[in-house]
Amino acid sequence: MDLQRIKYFLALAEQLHYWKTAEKVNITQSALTRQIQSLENELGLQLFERNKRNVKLTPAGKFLKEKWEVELSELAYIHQFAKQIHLGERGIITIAHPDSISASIMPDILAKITQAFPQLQIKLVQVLYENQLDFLKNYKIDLAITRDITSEQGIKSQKIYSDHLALVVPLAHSFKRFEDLSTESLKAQKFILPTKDEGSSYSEIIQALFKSYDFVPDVFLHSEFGSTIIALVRKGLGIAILPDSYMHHQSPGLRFIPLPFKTDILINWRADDHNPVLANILKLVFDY
Amino acid sequence: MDLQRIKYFLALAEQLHYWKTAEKVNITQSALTRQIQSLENELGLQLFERNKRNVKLTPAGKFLKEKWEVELSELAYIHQFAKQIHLGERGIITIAHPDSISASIMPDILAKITQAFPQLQIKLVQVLYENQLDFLKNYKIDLAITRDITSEQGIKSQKIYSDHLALVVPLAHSFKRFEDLSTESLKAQKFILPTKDEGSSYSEIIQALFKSYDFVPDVFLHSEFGSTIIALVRKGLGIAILPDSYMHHQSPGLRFIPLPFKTDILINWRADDHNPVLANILKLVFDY
DNA sequence: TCCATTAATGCAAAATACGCATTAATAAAT
DNA sequence: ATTTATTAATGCGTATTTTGCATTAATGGA
Repeated sequence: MDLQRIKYFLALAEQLHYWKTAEKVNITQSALTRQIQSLENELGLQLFERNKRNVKLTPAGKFLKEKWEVELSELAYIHQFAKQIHLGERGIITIAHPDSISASIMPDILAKITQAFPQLQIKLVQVLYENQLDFLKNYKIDLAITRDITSEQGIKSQKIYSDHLALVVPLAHSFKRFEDLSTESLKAQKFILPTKDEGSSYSEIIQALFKSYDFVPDVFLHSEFGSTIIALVRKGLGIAILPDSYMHHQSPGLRFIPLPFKTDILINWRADDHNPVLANILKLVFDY
Repeated sequence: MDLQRIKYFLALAEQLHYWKTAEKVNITQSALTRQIQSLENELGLQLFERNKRNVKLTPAGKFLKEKWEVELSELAYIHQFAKQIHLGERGIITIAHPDSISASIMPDILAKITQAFPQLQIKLVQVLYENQLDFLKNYKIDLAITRDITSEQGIKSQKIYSDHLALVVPLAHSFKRFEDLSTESLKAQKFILPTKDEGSSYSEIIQALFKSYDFVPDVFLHSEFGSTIIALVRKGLGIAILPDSYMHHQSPGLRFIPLPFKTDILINWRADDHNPVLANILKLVFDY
């Protein structure tokens, strides 16, 4: 059944006049007549009662007019919706990101996305470092924002930001400025560090930092969660090294001493992901 | 847009394989390819991601598959429903009938209708005698069951039943049998009669009855409502003449004395009413 | 009775859909 | 690396469907 026929029917059901209706829908009266006839044949029921002079809806026709009107609007709405999905203006995208940037660049990125595509649904999830790529490959997430460079096949990456590492100490601590740091004074500190992940580029940078001062740190606790680390430092249990993105979190009682080491933030996605939503988001984020 | 195309799409979205799908829907693979292509063109979006080896739904395609499946079932249901209306198995019909038969033939008729067409909705209304034909002509009711013969143009009638008139008296009344009636004894009675409607065939029969006894009755009250009349008779305010259909009402304390006068019950409908529901009901009622 | 209006129909042209055969691309097998 | 099997796309001629034009038939109103 052709929807065009239903549209013709609805027009005629409104006008109840073949000539006027035919003109309105831009076909000839004979074409309209035959469209209605074949629609009636196809349905196996009569839509109009008509003599050579008058046109009137049958009860079944009246019923179909009401129902089909609703149905056509619904189909139009579905089409509209699908088009938005096609253009990447609508849909769901799941993003994993490290806690560290949840108060720095994430709000900016999210603001940009929701402004450009207000219909988009974004799902933010926290995923352990080690699971990120697996989740990405297994379609559990669509985007992973990481501090690690990956060379995994089928995953594409792009650097979108980089921030400095910072030494995080309580306000009362003797370290006030970068110049206060020395191999001797550092040796005396207890450190709280991110989970040591072999081969993780983020860990490597921290290791490089310690190597530059030529000492092995006294690490008494590892945690993957920055907010946990910060709480521990505030309690005076030790000092930490974190990306200075954490400065954007509200963290009274702490001092961030910037260090001359940078850590990159990368965005990762499936190379074969053709979801238009993804393309739009990537475009936005690259411009960032 | 042709619904057949959507059906092809849904089949392909299920199988994700052109050859198998083409076979399943009984067209060749080339035809299927082109149907999908033209559907995509028409919609202005891509439904499948495909290379020469694999077929996969795009996000928009996945969305449309889900939605269109629902929509097609809905359309099929609507078609089904419309067909029932066409066959007169479904719909609403409004019937006006006199109070007198609400306990006699109406229950039989209604039982017959609902048994034959369980999907049918019947609306029973009480309409004043004088308004019945107007309501019928103005599409406020579809069927009028009356005791009056009408010669109105555009209205068709058919006699479906006839019942006797009966004299209605309190049990204690001196009239016990038809033989107790005489001109003398009748003259002494106070009568409660239906509203005298000039030209009404029902009234005429009652007038004929009185004429046969050659006297003019002492009528102290007219009412159009049989149940009112019965209540008044029971209270001893007078005696009445009613169709013996009222015997079927539960009316303790009353005696019905059948009279040798008959009153017809007719069913009336618009001559130009082609509602299939009506045709079905008429067929049933005529067989009654 | 005649006239104006209006839906249906015959026919040819245009548009569309279809099937057959072939092509091009790609994954799996050797 | 090469071959083979599989599979979606495409060119082309044919069949089907739809359309417009002109005409017809029916009907209500003057």
